[in-house]
Amino acid sequence: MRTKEGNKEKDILDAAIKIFAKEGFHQAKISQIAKEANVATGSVYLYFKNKDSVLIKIFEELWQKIYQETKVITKRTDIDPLEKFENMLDMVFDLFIANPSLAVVIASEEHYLLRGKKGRFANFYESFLDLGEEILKEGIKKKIFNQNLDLQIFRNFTFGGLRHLLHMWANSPTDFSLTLMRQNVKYILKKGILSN
Amino acid sequence: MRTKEGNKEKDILDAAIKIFAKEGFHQAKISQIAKEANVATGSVYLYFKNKDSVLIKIFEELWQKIYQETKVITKRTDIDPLEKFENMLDMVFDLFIANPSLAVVIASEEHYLLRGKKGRFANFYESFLDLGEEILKEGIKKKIFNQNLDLQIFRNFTFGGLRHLLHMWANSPTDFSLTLMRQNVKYILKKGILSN
DNA sequence: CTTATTTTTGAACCATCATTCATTTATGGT
DNA sequence: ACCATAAATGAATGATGGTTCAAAAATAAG
Repeated sequence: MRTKEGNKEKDILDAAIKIFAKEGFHQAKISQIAKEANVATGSVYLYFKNKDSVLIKIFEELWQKIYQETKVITKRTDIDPLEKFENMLDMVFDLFIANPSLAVVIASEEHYLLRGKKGRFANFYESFLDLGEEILKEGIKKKIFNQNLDLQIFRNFTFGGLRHLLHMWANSPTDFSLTLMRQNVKYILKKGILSN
Repeated sequence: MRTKEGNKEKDILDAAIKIFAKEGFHQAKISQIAKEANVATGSVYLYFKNKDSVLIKIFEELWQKIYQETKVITKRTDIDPLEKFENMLDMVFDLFIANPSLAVVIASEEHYLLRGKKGRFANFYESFLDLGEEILKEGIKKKIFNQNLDLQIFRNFTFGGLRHLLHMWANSPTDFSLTLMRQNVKYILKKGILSN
């Protein structure tokens, strides 16, 4: 018998994030990822069905994490909807700050994944969006947020804006101060959703 | 001698926009585009150097158009910066509304093009962003817009948000009323940038 | 140490298109 | 009509890179 050494699946995923970020999914080569992960090309196929499913796994793990953390925030009763909303933004920011390459991959390849309905990942993603919507609804109910806000539109606009900013930042961290970015986004959005 | 009949270059570009939107750039096949354009596969290479340059041409033409229209708006002296800003938003909205497939292509493939610096298209794109920035600067100077606004951040956030919304809309026009979308975006942004 | 079993390897395979080019077709001038 | 030239064709070519798999290596059990 022989047992698996180390955590090759994680090594491959980490390498894939790095390479996908640098080359883009379609330009990235499996052999390149394998090299970065210090495994043989064929080994990738011991852990993943094919190239697509490597990307899908990256998305799944991220959105699951975001979803779970958002769930905790949503349930809190000690803070108001605005604070929940800010916490959520902070959480997402922090996550991508901790892993810029991941930010690039998510920002760049989401379209491809959503297009092909390859997205079992879509479960957590949709759930996360729903939680965000819940927070906004609560705020509207409590008259903290603007009554005319269309939730679908707001959430999509915000999401797209954030994604693009993170992508810019991840590609040239020096051009943007993330702190300033966070401040500005919060400011723009708050002034846009507050009723007074 | 023989002269070119019709406008095959335009036929190919239109077909490409349609196919790129439906399949995504990397999945789209030249033969498929040729078929859609009613030309032979090889004919595509009479008008374009390669697959990439078809995509680049699509971007070039769009951003040139947007840039030129923005330039007209910028120069006007009869309206204030806020109105200029709104006009600019309207213009971009109108353009994509008139051609949803184009919206999808732009939204989906921009990352790919920007990554590879394949972007001679970037000239008009950058110029457009600069014009937008000019409008904002003017508004800040005239104390119509918030003094603490970071232009880079604001423009990137707005751009990303709009792009994502248009992409959603282009993929399922029935889920979103564009009119409502336009209203909401203007509202969110205005409340975010107005100083009072 | 030997054997059985599982993991790992990486070179070879092969499907997929982008691209080419020899051939055909159309046009305009004479 | 005929020729010269340019435009158009689409089957053949060739490169690329995802995927496979026979062989090798590592480990545990006896």
